Amino acid sequence: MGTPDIAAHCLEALLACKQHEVCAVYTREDKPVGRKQILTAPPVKQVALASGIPVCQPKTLRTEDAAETLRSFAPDLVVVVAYGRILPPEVLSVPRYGCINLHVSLLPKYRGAAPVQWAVLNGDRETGVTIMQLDEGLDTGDILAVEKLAIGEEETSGELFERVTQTGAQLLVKTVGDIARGDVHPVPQDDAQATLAPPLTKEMAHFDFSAPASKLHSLILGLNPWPAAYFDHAGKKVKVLRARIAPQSGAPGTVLAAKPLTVACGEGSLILDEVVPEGSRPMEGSAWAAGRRFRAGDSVYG
RNA sequence: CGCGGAGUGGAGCAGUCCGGUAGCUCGUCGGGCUCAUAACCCGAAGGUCGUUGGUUCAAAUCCAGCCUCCGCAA
Repeated sequence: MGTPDIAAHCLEALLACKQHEVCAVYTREDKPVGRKQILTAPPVKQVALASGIPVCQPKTLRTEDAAETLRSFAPDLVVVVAYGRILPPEVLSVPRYGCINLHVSLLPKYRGAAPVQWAVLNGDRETGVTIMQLDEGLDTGDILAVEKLAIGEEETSGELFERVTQTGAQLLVKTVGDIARGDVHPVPQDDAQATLAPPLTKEMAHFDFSAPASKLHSLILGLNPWPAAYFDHAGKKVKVLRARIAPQSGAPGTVLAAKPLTVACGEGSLILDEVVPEGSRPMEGSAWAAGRRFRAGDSVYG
């Protein structure tokens, strides 16, 4: 059971190892995507269809019908990766080995929808992937396997997500094999150490330069690629996709240099490497500065 | 037919309303200055103005269609 790219990769990995039979794939309903609102199948469904695996897209799992359908597949194990729903007890109890879940954080840290992004937002140097036994809570089940990953200084959420996807898929395949051999040792989570990683919102993405450069740096990397941190310039948004911390300082919001585009923050300054002005495409910060004819001392706000 | 912005030398923009010899910031190349430089000074190259058609003596500019990119909303 799963929906986005990471789930598709896990499904592919499970199929590729040829050790297990995938009897069915559950995913969310197709939904309109993009500017044209084209009805699009979730990535997992596309992989499943290509492999001739039955696909179920129930509106909810909290009905007797849904549980009955699942029972009809007689699964030994249910693997959940970013399905986007909490499974009810009637479902959890169906498979002999229960349900397991891949979560892309070092549980019990960052339970919830956006663990990778929050690790980057908080400037963490380390994250990881966890395989756990699902229970009725939100990412609260016993831990079956863990693998750690270092977070790069300039790594964005999007980049980290790709690495975590690879690592997670591998660990998942290994763990499923371990379960089949009865070689797993569940470890309860320490709830006292738990933190939450709620979904990101667009409201989080707006910033000005009054905060310390290090904070803004983490914000920019953490919100890339979505929703992308932005500031206001002459009544329009300017997204910042990538920035580095620089030592110079000045009044927050002041352009300290045009190439590379360096802007003073509350503490220190930021070099804006890649920006997206509203209505335009991604470009180098210095290119945007060239078009706006910024000179040292100008305000970035317009 | 959801709302809106944009396509102009290599990059980013101005010019379009009020048609009349292609402009700005940056980059590139050459030269100069300097112990030196990503700094500064001088000079040069580089553009069928997205595309098709229409109006006109004359279109980047006005009109119609088409292509592409992007922001918002979902």
